[in-house]
Amino acid sequence: MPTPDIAEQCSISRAAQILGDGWMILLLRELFWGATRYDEFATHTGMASNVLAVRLKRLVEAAVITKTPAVSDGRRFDYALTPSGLELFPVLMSVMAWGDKHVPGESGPLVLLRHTSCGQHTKAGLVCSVCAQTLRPTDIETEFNPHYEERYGPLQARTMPSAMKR
Amino acid sequence: MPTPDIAEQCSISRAAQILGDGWMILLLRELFWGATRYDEFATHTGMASNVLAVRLKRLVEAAVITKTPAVSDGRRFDYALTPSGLELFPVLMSVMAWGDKHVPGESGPLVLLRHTSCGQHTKAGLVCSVCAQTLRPTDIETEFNPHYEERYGPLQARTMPSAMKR
DNA sequence: TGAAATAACTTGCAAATCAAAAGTAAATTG
DNA sequence: CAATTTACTTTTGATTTGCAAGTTATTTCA
Repeated sequence: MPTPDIAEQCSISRAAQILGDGWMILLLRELFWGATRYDEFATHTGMASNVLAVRLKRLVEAAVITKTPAVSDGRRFDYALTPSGLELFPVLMSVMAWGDKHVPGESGPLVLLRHTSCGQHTKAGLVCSVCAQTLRPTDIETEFNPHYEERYGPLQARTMPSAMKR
Repeated sequence: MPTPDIAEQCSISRAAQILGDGWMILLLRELFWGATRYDEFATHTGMASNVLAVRLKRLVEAAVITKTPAVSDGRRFDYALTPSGLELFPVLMSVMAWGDKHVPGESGPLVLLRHTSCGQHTKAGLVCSVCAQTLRPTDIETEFNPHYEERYGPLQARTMPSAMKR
C-alpha cells in the first residue's frame, strides 16, 4: 500500500498497514476473547494456515502480540497481547459497536458485553480524553502539527465537511 | 473471507468484511477530513484507479457513503458519509489514537485534533455507554446472546484472558 | 519402547486480486 | 468545435489467497 509523500507520516495510514486486513480484526477479536493458540485462531476464524502464519508473524513484528513457548507442553506456543496490543481494545470495541448497530446478525448481536464495574450490558462510547464529553465529528477541527509544516511547507488543515454538520 | 458457521453472526466479522482493508480506512480518513471527489481520494491515498472504483462501490452498497451528481458540474460526483458512515467516527478516532501512540511519525502526530467544545487538543477516549466510566478490557465479560444458544445449542462465552488481567 | 497422534507450521498450485498504465465516454471550458 | 477534465474501465503482469497435502518436533498411549 504505497502512500504519497507526507501521507506516510500519518498515523492512520501507518496503523492501517498493520490493522487494515479483515483477518487482523478477527485475530484481535480472538485475542481479546481469550484465544492463545495457533489452532484456536485457525478454527475460530477459518483462516488458511499459511495466511495465519504470516499474520501472526506480522503482529509479533509490530509488537502487538508476543509468542512464547507454552510451559506445560513443548509442542505449543502461546500468543498473547502486549501492552501495546491491549490498547487496541477501543478499536475492537468501536468496530463491534458499529457492526452491532449497522450490520447486525439475524437475531441481534451474537456477543453481549457486560461491564463488571456497573453490572450492565454495555457498548463502546467515545469521549474527549481531556474533558470527557461525548466526542462527535462536528466538534472536531483538524490542524497540522507545526513540525511538519516547517519541513514540508504550509499544509492545508481542514475543518469538518458540510456533510458532517447535519 | 469465509467464516465458519456461527461466526457469520458475529458483528465484528461482518464489519471486518466492509472495513477490513487498508484502503477503506484511508478512504474513511479522507471522507471525515472533507474529501468528496474521486480524484481527491485517488491523489490523497495513492490508490490505483480500478481499486478505488471498486472500494467506492462497496461503500455505497454498504450504505456508508452516498454518490450524488455534483450540482455545479455535471461531470462530477460527490461522495459523502451517510448517517451510518458518520457513526464510524469512533473507529477512525480509535485507530488514530492507537497509531499516534504506537506507530507515530518522525516528529509526532501529523494531524492534531482540537475539540471545539472544550478548546483543547484531544484524542479518543473509550467509555461505557451506560455508566460513562472508562471502559477497560479487564472490566468486561462476554456472554452469548440467548437467542443464538436456542438455535445453535450452548455456546462458550469466555471471560477475559489472563494476559489482560495484568 | 515403539507407534500413533498432535501442534505448528511450510510447500505447491490454481484462482483471485493487485498496481500501473493506457484507453474511453460524457460533459465542459475556451 | 477542439481541447480538457472527470470518473471511470480495460489490459497486463505480479502478488496474494484458499485449499490441500506435506513436514518436523514433541508427547501421549499401548
